[in-house]
Amino acid sequence: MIEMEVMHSGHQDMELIDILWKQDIDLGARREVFDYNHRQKEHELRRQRELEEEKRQHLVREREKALLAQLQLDEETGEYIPRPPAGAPLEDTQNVNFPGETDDAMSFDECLQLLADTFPVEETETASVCLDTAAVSAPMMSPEQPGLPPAALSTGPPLATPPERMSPDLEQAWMELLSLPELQQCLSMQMEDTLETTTYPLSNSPEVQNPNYPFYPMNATDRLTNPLNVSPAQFMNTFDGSLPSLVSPDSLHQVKENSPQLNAKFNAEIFCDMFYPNDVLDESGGLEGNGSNAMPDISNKPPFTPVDLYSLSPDDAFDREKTNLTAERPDSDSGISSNTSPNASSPGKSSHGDESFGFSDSDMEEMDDNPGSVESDYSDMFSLNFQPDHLHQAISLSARIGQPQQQQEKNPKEHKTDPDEESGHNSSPFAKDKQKKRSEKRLSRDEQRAKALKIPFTVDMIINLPVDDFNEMMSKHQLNEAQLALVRDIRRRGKNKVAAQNCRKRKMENIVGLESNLDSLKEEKERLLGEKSQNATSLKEMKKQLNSLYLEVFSTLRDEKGSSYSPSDYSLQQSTDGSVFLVPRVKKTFLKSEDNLLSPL
DNA sequence: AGAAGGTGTCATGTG
DNA sequence: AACACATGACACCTT
Repeated sequence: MIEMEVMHSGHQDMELIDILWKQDIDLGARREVFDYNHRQKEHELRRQRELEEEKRQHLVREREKALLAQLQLDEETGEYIPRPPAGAPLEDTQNVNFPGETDDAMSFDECLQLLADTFPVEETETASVCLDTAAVSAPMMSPEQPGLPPAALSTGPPLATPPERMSPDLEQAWMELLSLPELQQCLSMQMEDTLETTTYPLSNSPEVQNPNYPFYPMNATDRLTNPLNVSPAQFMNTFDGSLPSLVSPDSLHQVKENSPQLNAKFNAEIFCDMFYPNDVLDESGGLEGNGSNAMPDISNKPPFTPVDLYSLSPDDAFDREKTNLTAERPDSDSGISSNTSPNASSPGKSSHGDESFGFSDSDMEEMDDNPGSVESDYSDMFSLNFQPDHLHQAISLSARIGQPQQQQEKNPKEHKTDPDEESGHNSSPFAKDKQKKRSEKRLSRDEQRAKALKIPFTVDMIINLPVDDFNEMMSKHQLNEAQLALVRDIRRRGKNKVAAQNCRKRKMENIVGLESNLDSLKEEKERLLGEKSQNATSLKEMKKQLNSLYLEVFSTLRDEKGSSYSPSDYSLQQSTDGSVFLVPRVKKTFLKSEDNLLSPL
C-alpha cells in the first residue's frame, strides 16, 4: 500500500509533465494552416510534439514497469496482486475475505456485542447496528467518554490507537475490531449515514433515495431501514472490494464542509488508523503534498489526507479494472458503439439500474458544465459499484480539492478555466486562443473519458499511432468492452477530425488554386485580346500595302497601243496554277460562262 | 440579436 | 467484408 503511495507521488510528477506538455502542444494553429508563417510554426510544433511523444511513451513504459513492480504474481490464479505491506496481512480488495467467516476470528455480531458491553450507549432511534453512529464511532473516537453522542464528536480527542487505559482484554478486542472489514464497512456506512443526515437531511425520503445506485442490489429504503437484511458478505461484494473508496476523502471532506459539528480529525484519524498501521503512516506521511492543500486542518496528521484515502481506490491499477469493468458499458457515444451497447440502447432499463451508464454526448456536455464532476462520476461508476448521490457529490467535491495528481492534471475543465495562465502561454504566438481553448475542451472530453475508464493510453497515442502500432498497443493491454469501445471512438473521432481538417484544407487549397487559375486565365485573355488587336492592325496594314501593290502592277500594264488599262475596266486574277490573267471586268461573267476566253498576260 | 466563419462530429460514399 | 479516408451536412461556438 505504501509502495502504491510512492507510485502516486511519482506519478504526480509525471502527470505534471504530461499536462504541461499537453498545454504546449495543443497550441497548434489549426486555422492558420494557410498562412505560411504559421505553417512554419506548425512544423516546429510538430517536431516538438514528436519529441514529447517519445518522452511520454517512455514515461508510460516506466509507469507500467513501476506498477508491475508493485504487484506480485499470485501463483494460484496467475493474477498480479498488490504486495502486502511488510508485516501486514494482504488485504485483497478485490476478493475480500471476511475474518468473521473464519473459524478463529470474532464474528461481526460478537464484536458489536463486545462494543456494546464495553461501552454501553444509549439506545438510538434506529435498530441498525451498522448505522448506529453512537454505538460504533463514539467508542472508537473516545473510549474515555463512552456514549458520547455524535453531536459531540468534534470535541472528543482524536483516537488513533486503542485507549491507553484499556484492559488487555479490551485492547485485544480493539485490535481485532479494528481489523474487521465489517467494522470498516460499518464505518463506511456510518460515514455515509452521517453524510445523509448532515448534508442531505431528507435522504430518508424515497425521492432522495431514488437516484443512481447503479449497482446497488437492493432497495435503498431497505438499506436504510434494515441493513442487516443483507449479509456482510453480500454487502462487501456489493462494493466489489473497493472498500477504501467508500470512505474516500471526498466524503470526508463533504462531511467536514457541510457539518462543521463533525470533527474531521476524528474521521481522518479513525480511518487512518484503520487503513494504515502506525509505521506505515509514518512512512507515507510525507508522500502526498496535496493533502495539506485539501484539508489544512488535518495536515498536521500527514498520514491521512484525502489524497491518501483516494489513493486507496484502484485509481492507478487499471489492470484491476479488467475484471471490474467487464459488465459495465458506458455509452461510447458513437453511433456504432452505442448501437452495439445493450445498456446504451435502453438506459435505465437494465436490471442493474444502470441508467447512469447511459452516457451520451449531451451527458458529457453537462459534465463539461460541471467542472470536476466528470472524473468522479466516472470513478464512481467504474471504481465503486455503489454510489449514492451524495457520495457522488462528495467525491466530486474532493476530486476538486484533494484531487489526485491525475485528476488535477488531466482534468480539462480546470484547464478550461484559464489554460493560458496556467501554462504560461500568455504570449502565445497564436492569436486565436479561444479556438484553441475550444479545441482543448473537445480533446479534454475524450481525455476525461479515457481517464475515467482508466485507459492506459494517452488520447494522443490512441489517435496518432499508426495502425500497426495501435493494434500492437491494444493487444498488449487487455481492455474490457467499455474501454475498447471508448478507445475505438476516440480513435475514430480523432482520425475523422484530422480527416475533416485535411478535407477543409484541401477544399481551401482548391479554392485558392481555382482563384489562381482564374487570375491566370484572365491574364491570358487580356494577352490574347491584345494580340488580336495587334493582328487586326497588322492585317489592315497588309491590305493597304496589297492594294497599293495591285495598283502599281496595274499601272505597269500596257495594251497593244501602249495605253494603260483602266483598273475599273480590268482586274487581275490568278488561276490555280499560279498564272495571272488580266480580266476585263465587264466580260467577267461572260468569260466565266465561255470558259476559255481568258488569255495570259 | 443575428450573420459569418471555424470546428468537431456523424453519416455516408469511395477506393 | 473490413478498413481507412473523403466529404457533405449539421450543431455548436466565437467573433
